Amino acid sequence: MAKRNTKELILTTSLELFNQFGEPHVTTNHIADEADISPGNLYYHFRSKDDIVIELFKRFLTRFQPLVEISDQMLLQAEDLWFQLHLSFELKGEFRFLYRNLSDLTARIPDLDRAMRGLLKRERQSAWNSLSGLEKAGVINIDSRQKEMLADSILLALTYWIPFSELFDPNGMEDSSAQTRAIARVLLSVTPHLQDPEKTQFTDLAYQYLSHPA
Amino acid sequence: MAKRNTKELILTTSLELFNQFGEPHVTTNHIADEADISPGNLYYHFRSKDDIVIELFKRFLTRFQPLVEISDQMLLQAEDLWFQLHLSFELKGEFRFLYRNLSDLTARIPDLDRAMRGLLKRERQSAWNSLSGLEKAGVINIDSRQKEMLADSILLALTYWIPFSELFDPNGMEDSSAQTRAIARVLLSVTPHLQDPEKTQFTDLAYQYLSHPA
DNA sequence: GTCTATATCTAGATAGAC
DNA sequence: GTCTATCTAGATATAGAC
Repeated sequence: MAKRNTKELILTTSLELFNQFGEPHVTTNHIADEADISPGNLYYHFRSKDDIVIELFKRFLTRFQPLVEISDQMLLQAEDLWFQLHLSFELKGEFRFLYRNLSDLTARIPDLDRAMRGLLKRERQSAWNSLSGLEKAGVINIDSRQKEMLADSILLALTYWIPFSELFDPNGMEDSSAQTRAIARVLLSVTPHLQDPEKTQFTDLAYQYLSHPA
Repeated sequence: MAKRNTKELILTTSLELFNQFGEPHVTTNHIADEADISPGNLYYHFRSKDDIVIELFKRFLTRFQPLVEISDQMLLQAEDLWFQLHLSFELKGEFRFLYRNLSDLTARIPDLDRAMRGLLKRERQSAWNSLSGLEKAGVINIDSRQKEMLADSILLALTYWIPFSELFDPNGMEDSSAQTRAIARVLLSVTPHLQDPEKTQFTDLAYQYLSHPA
């Protein structure tokens, strides 16, 4: 019991510090200090700093996995799409340090690189599936190349909205406006391809949340 | 003359290494070694490693500046837009290390942070101007909120296409296909808002380049 | 499991001769 | 301007007592 507590403590402390200061600027001493344990104790529970990052990533992955298992029949309503994006963005925000230094982390940690690439692949697939669903429902009108490029655009926005938002408002991830704007951007990248009445529905929903963030 | 040569040598060597290995993984010793000079000599020409980064960024900025001075009357033809994007993406590719570790660099180097934020602001403005131009020409049909969100989406793509491309193909910045796809993504995010015949013109151009990269 | 003390290593940066 | 030699700081990680 006590065993688990310290390990958890290290993880939650690390996550907080990584998110706040950026993973490269947080040292193991810093973590130990903040968690009120000794550096030696930290290394009793984790082999290395990278190990902490990997463990945090695993936690993220476990919770994120269900959110990217999207068939082509799940997200046909604007509200469903919004809600799914909301859940996924919320979770990414909780682990935002991962997305702030993505290139660096993947370059440094091969395990993370593999896992992240797999995740991105599945995320792209789920974006593609969502578009397919709208297509089958006769709601969207789009040729296959455009569909692929759109899925890529969505994936890009899904992957980099966090550092992008922080560029303009470094501490802005605390409130939810950055998140809301990011979701709206994704939705509004799809709406131009839609037919009415769905086009208006999706657009209005995006505007509604932009005005009154959930 | 000899003075200038060594300084330039350090800069070009640094740029190459930064682009290849990522700025955080390149040490000053590494640079000196590759440039066949001593570490001490490097520090005769530059106060610090950050100084090298800043100088490289200045060079980038000097060349990039003209490319973001875009009025609302400049880019009305698909070819013009494509060409402008091509020049700008090409240059960013030359200095891609800046865009790979953006969050880190701006967090570490206040001067770079300020300059980069200014640049992004102007880039967003120029995206907005381009859309305004199309609007005045009666080619695009878009309300003002959607226009703002679209400008943001474009800016996001303009800023993160490099690390995004590298996620899928780590050494893929050598050939131009990543760049071509990135430009096509931007163009194709605008086309759904266009009226024919421009809609078809823009779309066809994007597809054409995707099939036969310039 | 936890601590203190310390080893190791590396990177950035400086001093002083030539 | 350039070199060799070296300093310093800070970070990861380990050893060994409790």
